Amino acid sequence: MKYSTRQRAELLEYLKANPDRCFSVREIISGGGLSMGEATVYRALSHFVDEGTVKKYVSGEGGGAIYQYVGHGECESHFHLRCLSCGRLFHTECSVIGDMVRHIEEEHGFRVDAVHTTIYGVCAECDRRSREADG
Amino acid sequence: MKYSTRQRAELLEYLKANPDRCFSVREIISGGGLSMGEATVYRALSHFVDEGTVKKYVSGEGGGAIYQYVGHGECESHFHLRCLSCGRLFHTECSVIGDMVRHIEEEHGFRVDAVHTTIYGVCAECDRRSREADG
DNA sequence: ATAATTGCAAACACTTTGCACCTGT
DNA sequence: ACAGGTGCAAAGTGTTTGCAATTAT
Repeated sequence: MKYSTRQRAELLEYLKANPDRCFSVREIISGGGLSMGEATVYRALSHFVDEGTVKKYVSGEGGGAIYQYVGHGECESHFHLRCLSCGRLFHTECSVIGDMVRHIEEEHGFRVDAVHTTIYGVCAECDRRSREADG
Repeated sequence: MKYSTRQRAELLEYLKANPDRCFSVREIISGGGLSMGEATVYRALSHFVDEGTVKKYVSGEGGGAIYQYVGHGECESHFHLRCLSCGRLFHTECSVIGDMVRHIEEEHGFRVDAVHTTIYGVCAECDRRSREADG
């Protein structure tokens, strides 16, 4: 059903090397010295996204989508915090968040989909940096 | 600084008439009998988004962005739950969510940005409907 | 008067697709 | 051998922009 090709392997390895970072298609093509056509990058990425190996974000600003290696499946159970400043993604396994999810389901009658939800904000590091800059 | 024009008034009124719904630019142009150019729709929308009167979503699928009337400012303090099935948006003022935000800030060192965060899931109504369908 | 807004069409950026060729199994 | 993948260039989307004419203040 699915062949494992040089191109896909290279691409996945490239993403996997920086599990903290997100990459736009442009970055993948120009940044990582991959030898594969643009269309192939798109096809491979959507392939990985379907598989659940890679997560795709469509952040409000800046035109294109960004992709990030997340490994398999295990991201279904926890929440993701994305820093609006540095763009890093934090995988958060937290009972308080779990409690909130349960509360929303039981009290508000809304079944939360953790996979499709990302909590946005500013991480400690960026927060400190901006405080120092502002004074 | 800002003129109030017939076009913007019409557009805002159109969105305001269905505060529960989201509209794509296509829907706005073809659906609501507005007489204004496409570019003007885009410009007006991004104007309203900057003002905070309208919220813009870029959901993973289906190409374009969708827009929804949210009124002014008051959405900064509460969370939004969006139903992945019917697309409705629920404004949720909830202490448990507030507690979670505080927890994330204090324990995880991550300052949550409620305005930019949307919790995705399935609302009670759609959940019931799909249960009935599945059996 | 003058600064902002409109409309159109052209320009853009990102993504998808058709088709012939190539590759993994 | 054959299903699936690749590359290129062309075609699609959705969105933005240049510019002259128009409108709100």
